[in-house]
Amino acid sequence: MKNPQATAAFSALGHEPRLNVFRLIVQRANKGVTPSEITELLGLPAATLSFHLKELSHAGLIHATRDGRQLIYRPQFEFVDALISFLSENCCGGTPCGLTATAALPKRLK
Amino acid sequence: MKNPQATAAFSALGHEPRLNVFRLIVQRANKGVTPSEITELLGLPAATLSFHLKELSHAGLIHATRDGRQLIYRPQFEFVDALISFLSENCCGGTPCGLTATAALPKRLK
DNA sequence: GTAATAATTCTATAATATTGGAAATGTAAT
DNA sequence: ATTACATTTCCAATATTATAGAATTATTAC
Repeated sequence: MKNPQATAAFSALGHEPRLNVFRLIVQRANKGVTPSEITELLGLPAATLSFHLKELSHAGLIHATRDGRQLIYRPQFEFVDALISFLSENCCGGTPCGLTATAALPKRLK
Repeated sequence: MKNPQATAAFSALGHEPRLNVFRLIVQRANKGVTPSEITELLGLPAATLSFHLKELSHAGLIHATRDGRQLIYRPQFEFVDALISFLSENCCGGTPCGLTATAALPKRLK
């Protein structure tokens, strides 16, 4: 993960309605969730929601598949994991310091 | 962690120079790092750097202690951990799905 | 092929954040 | 107390991002 990529992702998450959208998508990762459902649940105007979904998609945090005339959004977990790791990369100069998140992470989060 | 708090933190990280500042602080978490050093290393004007440090502090991501006339910045790891957890909270509706980051996290990251 | 539904793109406006020079504050040394 | 140094605050110009109505595209049903 490079800085500009991470920046875009954090920036996408750094907005209240959009973070709500993302978390909803994470929480319904199994079935996936459509824009109509999100509109219903969060009450955002369609155009506004679409704008935010595009932001999250472009950042790499979610992706959509089409089912008929609906789009189904799901999280892009590999990317989210990479993003989290990026944050604590080289923490404490690599020296174990009891605070190195990466040291404690299981393989799928490294 | 509540949504507005998380939003503020992600927003703080969603900016290239500021993310660089934060990562530098994480990497030097042991000794801590002063604004002068950051200026030296990243080449930001003092006023600009100060603005970004304030953003990161207000968001709860870092904190400073004073040593003589220098300030020493360090990460606020407990907060960072909480922030990371927040992202995947209630992932997949709580159902184990092989993608639930929280399920795999060690206690200090829960 | 016409109508209906789902979602997106277009667009202008409004709101918010970033930048950095100059001035101010806090701390320490002489 | 005067000087020097570290950092912050002030401020106004600039740049970036969000909002949502209207128009458009994509897909399906009749």
